[in-house]
Amino acid sequence: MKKKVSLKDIAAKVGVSTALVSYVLNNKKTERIGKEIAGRIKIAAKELNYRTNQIAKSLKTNKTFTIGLIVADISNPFFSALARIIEEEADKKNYTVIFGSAEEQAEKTFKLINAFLDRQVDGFIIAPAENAESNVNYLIQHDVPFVLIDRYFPLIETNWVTLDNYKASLKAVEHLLAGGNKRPGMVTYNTTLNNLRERKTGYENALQKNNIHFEKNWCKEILFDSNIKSSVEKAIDELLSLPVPIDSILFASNILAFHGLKYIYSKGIKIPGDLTIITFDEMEASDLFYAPLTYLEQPLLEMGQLSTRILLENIDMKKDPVQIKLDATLVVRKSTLPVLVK
Amino acid sequence: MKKKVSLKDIAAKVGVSTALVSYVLNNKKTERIGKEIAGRIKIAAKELNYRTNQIAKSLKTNKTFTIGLIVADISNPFFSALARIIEEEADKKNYTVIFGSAEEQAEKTFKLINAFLDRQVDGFIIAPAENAESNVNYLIQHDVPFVLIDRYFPLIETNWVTLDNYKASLKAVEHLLAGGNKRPGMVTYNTTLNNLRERKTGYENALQKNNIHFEKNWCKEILFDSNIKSSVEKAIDELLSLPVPIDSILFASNILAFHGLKYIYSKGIKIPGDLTIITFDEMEASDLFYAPLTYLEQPLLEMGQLSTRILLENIDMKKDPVQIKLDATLVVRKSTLPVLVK
DNA sequence: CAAAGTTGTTTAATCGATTAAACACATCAG
DNA sequence: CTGATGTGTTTAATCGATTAAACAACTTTG
Repeated sequence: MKKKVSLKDIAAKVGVSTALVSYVLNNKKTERIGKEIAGRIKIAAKELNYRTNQIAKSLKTNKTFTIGLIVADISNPFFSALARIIEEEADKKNYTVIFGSAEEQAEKTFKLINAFLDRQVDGFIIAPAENAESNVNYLIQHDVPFVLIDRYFPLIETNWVTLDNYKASLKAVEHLLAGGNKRPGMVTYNTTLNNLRERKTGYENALQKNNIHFEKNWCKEILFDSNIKSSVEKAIDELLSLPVPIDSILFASNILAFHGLKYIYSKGIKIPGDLTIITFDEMEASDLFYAPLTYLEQPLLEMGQLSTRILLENIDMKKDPVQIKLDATLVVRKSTLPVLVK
Repeated sequence: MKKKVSLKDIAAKVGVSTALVSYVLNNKKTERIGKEIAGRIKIAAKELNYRTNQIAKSLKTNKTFTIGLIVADISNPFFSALARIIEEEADKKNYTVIFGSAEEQAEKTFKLINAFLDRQVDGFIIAPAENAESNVNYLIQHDVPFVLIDRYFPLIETNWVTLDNYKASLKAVEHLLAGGNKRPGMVTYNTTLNNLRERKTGYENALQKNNIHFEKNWCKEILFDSNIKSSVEKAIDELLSLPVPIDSILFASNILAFHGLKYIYSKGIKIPGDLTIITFDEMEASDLFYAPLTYLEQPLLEMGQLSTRILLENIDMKKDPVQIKLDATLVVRKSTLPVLVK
């Protein structure tokens, strides 16, 4: 790679010290610096095509203008959409984003955190994996600015931005009930991640509130690392073969809904005629389906922008932890349209 | 942020010079260094939880172990899947990836290139936008290692990894013809990007080869920055209202196919009964559709890994340009099943 | 036993910036 | 005329590593 132009080169060309060049190019001490020479320095810098070496600057200033983004999987549409928003928002403030996929593993998260810290990132945005409490505490102990996104740990007091999953689930189930459904089931993941736990709690409380006797086997939990497809199929089979089968399903994620729908469709079951469906996360895919799905839309833009802004503010100056729950939007489409005869 | 432990701290604790600490921790000059003291240094480093400051190291060694990834839009599934693969592959060699979305604009690409160069990235992987030749030449002039991915410029001799789009299109059209179709149409973008031009050329040549008279209005080009949805709908309308309408369509991308399918379905046209469909890029979404789409699958893993490896090799030592065209896999599914009565 | 070679460690320059402090010179007030 | 003030610029330390070269203390060797 070609050797780059440094302050020294400009200084030599103009015949001044590097200090002066630095002051001029950074617009510091402007009141003291000679106008004529400042002009010559600026011209020389342009002529030589000077660009400041951020590495050198970072070493001296102890600031890299870089943030680390750690998500489970950057190729997951939910996270890649967030990544784009975060990068855009960071870019506005001249920050750069480095990223890594933690694959839902606390250990990999730890590895990434350290690799990024070695690179002196100014802070982190993290979608923490299950059991990643220790990672979060590690950051707190080292006084590193960070914001959790999508998920958080109730017992750890820190910044986070997440969906109000409880409320969203409640809203979804009440929508199902309002549509005349009497026995809503749920398909979710078996995990301690609080965002998913809250989706389940929301579901249960909605039933309670509406005086519907909750049957434990109305709610199926899929193991995270199982074969999702076959687990979902099994779950659906079970839900539909209950003595009194459920009449509607809330899916806790688009991936679950995807496999579920595929299977339901393959069995010739009609939506919303035979079964009413609602899911978390947008599912554009379902638009091709004969029944576009009603879904809980996450405010990704807000989520990404807020978390970035909170992080950057904390980088500038330590603040009290901010905790934000955003509301999902219920987008009603064909899959939950009340059917006249039921 | 807490002050970090430096070589100096270890040196002070053990009572030696920082040079010695550096040698020990980097396993250099091992033959000269006292075993006992080396042990004490290692222990002290562990006790103090030392981690090397990559910024300082980079300044001295002129190497950041960072690569810049510039794509049109990181939230586009094609690119986010690539991003994940690239990050994984880079991580294996201890490289970190910083990324930016250029939004198909050469100007934004230039901005990102410079921002990343300021950060002293060791090299780039870029999916160049239309008219980004100047950016590519800029990199060549500055002798910066880089690899183009997905797209390239025929007149610029440099590293690239892309799909063999010509061959893929050819394969697709011949598959259509083999299935008994007589008048294949195409929906693509109006762009000078060579990957899409080649898809069109492949389509045209396939027709020529098979002695099918090619009608200009069998191929519809959608403007990049138009309202994709309505443009696609208009294109489909035109293709189907020709004096002798086309009997099959090759879509040049999943986005085009998505909008196309939606519209075709809304008009009650049966696939593959009334119309045969094939598309570039996987379209998992279509699995929910009554006719899973036949598609040309891009070897993303190979593409991402190869481009990363080529880049890293070039970073280590300048090599002659490598140019790779990978084959697409034709995944035959329901949308192109020959229909008996036609 | 002196010169040469080994071994173990330190010195000091360097990467490319930033920035407090020093310096040289001009101007002004008393 | 002199000390104080102001103006324009340079000096030099610093950030945290790396690394060639120097050095000191031993050990060989002829």
